[in-house]
Amino acid sequence: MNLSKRSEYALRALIDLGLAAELGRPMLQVTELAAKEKLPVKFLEQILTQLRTGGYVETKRGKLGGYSLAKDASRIKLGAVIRLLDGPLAPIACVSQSDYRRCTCPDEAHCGLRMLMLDVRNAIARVLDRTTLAQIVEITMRKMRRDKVPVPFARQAFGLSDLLVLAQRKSVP
Amino acid sequence: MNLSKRSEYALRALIDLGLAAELGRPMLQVTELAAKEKLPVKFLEQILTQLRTGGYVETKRGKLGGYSLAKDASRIKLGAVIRLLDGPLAPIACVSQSDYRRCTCPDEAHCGLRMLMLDVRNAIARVLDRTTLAQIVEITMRKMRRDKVPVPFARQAFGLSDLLVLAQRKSVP
DNA sequence: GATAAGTCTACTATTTCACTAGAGATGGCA
DNA sequence: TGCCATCTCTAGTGAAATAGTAGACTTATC
Repeated sequence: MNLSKRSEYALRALIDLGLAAELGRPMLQVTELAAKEKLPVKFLEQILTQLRTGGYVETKRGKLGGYSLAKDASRIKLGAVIRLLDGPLAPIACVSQSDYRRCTCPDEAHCGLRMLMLDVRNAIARVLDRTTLAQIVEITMRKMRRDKVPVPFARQAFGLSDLLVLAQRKSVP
Repeated sequence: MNLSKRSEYALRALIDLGLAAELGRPMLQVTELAAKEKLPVKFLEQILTQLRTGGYVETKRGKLGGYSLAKDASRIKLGAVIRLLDGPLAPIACVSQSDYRRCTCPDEAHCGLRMLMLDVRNAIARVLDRTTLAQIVEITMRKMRRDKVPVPFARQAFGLSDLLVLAQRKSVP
């Protein structure tokens, strides 16, 4: 019932991206993400590229480039992200909704294992297909603020450029 | 989020053993189990040995030997079986109840990924730690009878020895 | 055009998985 | 007692997945 490192890192990166976006820093570089989460840079790059092809992040190349969320965090379902990277959520293929495969048992309709695993699959999917990146980001920020923990990617001081960014964000919600 | 073949075969074998016991055949041989589920015999043997050391099945060696459930099916929790064979149910180690390990994130209390995966772990455990082998066996049998599907391990005809077995089972419930 | 970013493709070490093989122990029965 | 069917223990193995590394290439900014 393992989540791969691939998916784990992908989710961490997305959460960071969401957090940063909330705090007025919509774009982050791989090196920043890798440093924050202590992940191998090149591996994370691969994962981010995969997230791009999946439509979850956008990239800007060249100097001042980086990664940002390609769509609103409230429209990113975590289950879909895991499916993209790890394949089906289902513990066995014969109860997968997204990638069903027949198993070896002679009679699926009367297979006890299948009934059980269908319950498990549904339990997993109920969590992962309902919670959005936005929810995770919001809960994380709330907890950090409540516990007075320094929020990552937040700028210490505000300069003119920050104010301009904030103004823009407000005018285009 | 995969269930290993090991666990899959273990659960199939336990379900068969439970089914057979319900039908008055408390003991089955590896070859029978392997034939019914079309599993490799030697691999299944290893798994059954593991189930024995875990206290789920009992064995009898020699001629007329075989495997039987070591305790009442209603006392066998499927989650515990999977933990024995595959390790923790949790998708990542830092949310495991049975085998917790710290992960790389600097602050677990404010880790969004962890909150999410804790929900997933709990969803999985809620299913697997609550349902017993007896429940699966019962549902399977009910469905088979309802749909008039021949129940496995049921004897075609009754002879004297069968009646004696049934009589014994009734007198010692 | 130098530099700093992401992109693409290939490679690789390690581990896990799903078995296979075979000698050994044990129990029932003739 | 000896035979044979059964479980047991230990070792080995091929394939696949996992978790990266490496490096040449493209693109954008200054």
